[in-house]
Amino acid sequence: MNGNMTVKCEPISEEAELFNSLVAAGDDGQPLPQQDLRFLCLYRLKVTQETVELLEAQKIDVECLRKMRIEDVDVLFEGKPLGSKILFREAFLEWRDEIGLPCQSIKSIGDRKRYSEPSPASSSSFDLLGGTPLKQQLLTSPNWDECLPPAVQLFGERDANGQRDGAAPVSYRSFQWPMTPGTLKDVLSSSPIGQPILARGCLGSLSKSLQYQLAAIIIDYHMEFETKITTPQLENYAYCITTLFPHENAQTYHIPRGPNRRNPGGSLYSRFINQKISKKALAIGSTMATT
DNA sequence: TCTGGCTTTGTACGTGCGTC
DNA sequence: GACGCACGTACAAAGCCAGA
Repeated sequence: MNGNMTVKCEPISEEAELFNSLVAAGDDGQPLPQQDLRFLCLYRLKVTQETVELLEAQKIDVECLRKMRIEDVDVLFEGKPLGSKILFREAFLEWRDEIGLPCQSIKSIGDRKRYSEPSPASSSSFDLLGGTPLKQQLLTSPNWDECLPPAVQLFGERDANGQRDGAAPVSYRSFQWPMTPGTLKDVLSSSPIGQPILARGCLGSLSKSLQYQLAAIIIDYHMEFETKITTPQLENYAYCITTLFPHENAQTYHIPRGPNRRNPGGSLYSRFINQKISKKALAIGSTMATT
């Protein structure tokens, strides 16, 4: 997800010990908030003293860092050297992933909110179970395994409790790679967007909008691990989908190249291309904003 | 040279929002 | 409520480029 540039910020053992001893050094046995921030920044994120001072000047403590959005990083480093910003951003994103609070942009939260809170006009895909609102059914009977093919039930590698809180953003990095039908099931059940897809997929073919959302989730998952996508990977995703959802047609998601088709087709490849374009535009935008 | 992946470009469609 | 506009997304195709 962070491209090829990975900032390794795991403390070596001596530093980890120092970190632990310093954190435990408060007068009342509890670390002071400002100390927390300094220790986190210097020994965990390994950013510069100037960056720590920048954070302190903005009254940002550890709690703020836990809630910080990626847009806030841009604001924080406005007018500052780009290098410090890059180092902080990469270490910050990695830290947030590790503590289970992956950093999101306000925009992406807005997008997901739009998906998970459909307007009445667009609620057709959420009201497919005999007139009962699907969202309500999800709350009352979320036992996906009961309606999945037996072969898929065997794949349950992960206890999904704790990933179904609905509000917490999903870090796909914690899932198995490469994807299997079981992984796909876990990914979907851990996501408020994926749960309606699982529920609907049990009963029959997915609506157009749910198919698009399914493709979006899979591509998000893919792009957390790799920036490129290959034909075998696309075929694997289509296989996972059709294994998990027997009512689905693989051609909806992946159409291989052929004599009459120069490029792959289907919603997966399409979504991948559009996501790459979006990310590129976002990168160009943030670069221009810092210059 | 061929193949596969990526970029760019264009079209179509759906949705949200403001205006009348 | 109808309409127009802006925007996002899906999809297809041409062309470019790197590696085998």
